[in-house]
Amino acid sequence: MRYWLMKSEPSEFSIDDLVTAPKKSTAWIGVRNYQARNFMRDQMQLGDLVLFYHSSCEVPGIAGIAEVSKLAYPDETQFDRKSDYFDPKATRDNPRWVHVDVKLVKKTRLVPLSELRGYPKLAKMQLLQRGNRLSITPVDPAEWKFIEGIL
DNA sequence: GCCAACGTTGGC
DNA sequence: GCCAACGTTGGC
Repeated sequence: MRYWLMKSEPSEFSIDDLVTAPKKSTAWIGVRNYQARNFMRDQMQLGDLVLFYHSSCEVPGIAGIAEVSKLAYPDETQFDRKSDYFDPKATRDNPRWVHVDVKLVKKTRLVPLSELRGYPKLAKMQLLQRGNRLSITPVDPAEWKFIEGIL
């Protein structure tokens, strides 16, 4: 059982979209970064908990909690020529991109990035490290516990 | 819109 | 395998 943080641009898919989604679940399609893919493919287990993070928006920050509801499987958009996520090097026999599904646990208050930066206990959080761009990062259990406490 | 930081690509 | 050029991310 692990903890994760997953970024989404709310203009693409927000916590409210997850709240209103069928079965309150969504396929986490569109990841095109190997490290992030490998986390999903190799490490995510059913029931792993996820901080749902809003990025590239007015107030970036944690917006809710979700859980992994389906193990990694091929991302259909890599085969779709019309998709922004199309990858000409991917084949059905040898898919390059996979993703998990996540399901809402709860929407929380929006915890801004600026607030997170103020907590010494989170100083080592991967999200807060300089230059971090990775859209999926592991969250330390102690960090998770602390964040739960401030929601 | 700017730009720092990072990842990927491709020539050699 | 190196590394310059380029593209992307994401906070501000």
